[in-house]
Amino acid sequence: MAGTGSVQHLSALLDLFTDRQWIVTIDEVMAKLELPRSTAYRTVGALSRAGFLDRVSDEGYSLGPRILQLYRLLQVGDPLLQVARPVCMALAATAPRGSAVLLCRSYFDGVMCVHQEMAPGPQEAVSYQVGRPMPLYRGSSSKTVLAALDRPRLTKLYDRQSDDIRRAGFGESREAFLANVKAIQRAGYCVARGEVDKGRIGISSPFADKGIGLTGCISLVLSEASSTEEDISRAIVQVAAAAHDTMQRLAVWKPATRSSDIDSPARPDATNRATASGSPSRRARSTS
Amino acid sequence: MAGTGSVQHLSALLDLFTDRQWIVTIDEVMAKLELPRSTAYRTVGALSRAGFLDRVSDEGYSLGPRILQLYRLLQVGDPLLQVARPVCMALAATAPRGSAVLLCRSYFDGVMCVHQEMAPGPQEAVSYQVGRPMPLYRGSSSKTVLAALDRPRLTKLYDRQSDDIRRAGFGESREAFLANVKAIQRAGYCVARGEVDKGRIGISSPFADKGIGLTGCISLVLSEASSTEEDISRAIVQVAAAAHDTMQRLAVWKPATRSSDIDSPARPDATNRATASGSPSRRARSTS
DNA sequence: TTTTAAATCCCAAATAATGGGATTATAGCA
DNA sequence: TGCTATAATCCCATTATTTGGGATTTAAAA
Repeated sequence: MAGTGSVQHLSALLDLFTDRQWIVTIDEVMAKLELPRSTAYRTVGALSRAGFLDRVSDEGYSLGPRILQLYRLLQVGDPLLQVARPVCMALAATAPRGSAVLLCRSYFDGVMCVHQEMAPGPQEAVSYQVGRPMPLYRGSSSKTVLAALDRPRLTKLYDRQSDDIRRAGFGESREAFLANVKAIQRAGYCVARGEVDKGRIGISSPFADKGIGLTGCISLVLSEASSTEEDISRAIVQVAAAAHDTMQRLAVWKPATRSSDIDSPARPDATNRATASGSPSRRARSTS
Repeated sequence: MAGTGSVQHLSALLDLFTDRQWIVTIDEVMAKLELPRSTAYRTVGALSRAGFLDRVSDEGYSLGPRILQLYRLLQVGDPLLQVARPVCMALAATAPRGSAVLLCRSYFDGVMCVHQEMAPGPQEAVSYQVGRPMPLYRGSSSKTVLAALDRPRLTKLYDRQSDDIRRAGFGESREAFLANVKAIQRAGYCVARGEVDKGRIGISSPFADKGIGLTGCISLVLSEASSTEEDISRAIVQVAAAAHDTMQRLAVWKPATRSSDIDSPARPDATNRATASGSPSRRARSTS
């Protein structure tokens, strides 16, 4: 009914949210996106009505419920997650105490962890978190996924990011870079010590599915202090088996087998949302 | 650089994804949004470049990595989650085996679970899932949150959804509705049996924070078969205590105390993304 | 009540999205 | 290798939409 704004604004606005900033004010939107006040209000209002933003009383806007909703749809729909979750759980069950199992996949020029399973025992945080974009050439997960990309992508990637790759010590020249990649491809796994978190070892093995055009890996993150070389050798075998298992399950995955939702609960439609308090409330207290 | 599309399209397009449909084709976009082919391609392309959609080889598009990324930002940023997660964990630790702890909050005309913590023991799925929009008047969580809303919102809500409310048996008239609400307000908790999942009991207690304008509840979901009345009584006390605890912690929450992220990993910017394979690849195989 | 600042509303000007069709790229096939 | 069918992209005049400056309304504080 009402006018809205462009996807560019949407994207730029959501980019304002970072690890450090979880709340965004109208003034920040105006400043960062170089928008006049009225447009800023309108854009923010449209995004609120669509559920991407949520008003935090006087202070500004935070990310909204729509994010959670879409996240759930991704979780229940993505065949990779459907297929690989049980594999990860099984791996976590037999993994050393305190370790973590990661399911990662490539996205654009990066890798992202899409699922994490903690082994029993005291848990230490892994900074390779679900939803956190990571570069393609640091950490065992990244390197493994990188090595699974096809040749044209690799050369393109090197051209684009040669500086960063050099700085990360993953190849001084294109040849060195491709050699490193090839080594991982040959081995079928990758072990990295302390590249992401100090004192932790990452062990990864790749999988790929041409059917849904997907490249990823399964990783096990161990504590460096409490792991013997034997632990690591055993872990490599387990991780490789898990990745292999995942690939096979993906290949035979039937989209028909979908979880029927018991009965579809209320999904407030656009009309309802518009009438609700989606638009900014009056009067923000100026704390200054 | 390139043209994009409107937020309405974005929202409408993302609405095509449901529990049953996790993949969307260009033809569906054309049909459902009544868009010509060129515009459909452009919109989908823009959303892919922004990371909201992800191409699934020949088959179409699925939800993209941006969703996961935003989900994470919501998780690490939201003070409610920061504050209530440990409370939920503590509650789950002492809760009966197989039960689940839910953290819910109100959004528009619905309630949404924003966090779930499983008690140890064999776990049965709860259909009150994280990110799933639920109506405001079915289940203990919903009713509890509903009861915590202010009067004007309640009357507005009834006007808008009186039919649904009647059908759910939560009030034949406005007076009956308000009486039901008041009863929950007085008690300070709500118990519901089998309203969401057959054979399960929900026990909820509300919290609110005027500071960030937030209304929600903490719930415990028990199995009806293995719970005595005494279990339930004890659970009510525990849940109420947890909710109270949450409210107090929220009140003293200092936004200054933020988790400093170790070192910001690569976040592919718009330019990089545009050069990557964000745009649709050629030739989708027609299975027909 | 008055004051102050935020949020919304309004509308002409300007910009950016639109969409029909032509064009190019792709995969399958002979 | 060339040919065909179809998907994906490109082009550009038309048109509908956003835009933004300022006036107006609303709400909280003084």
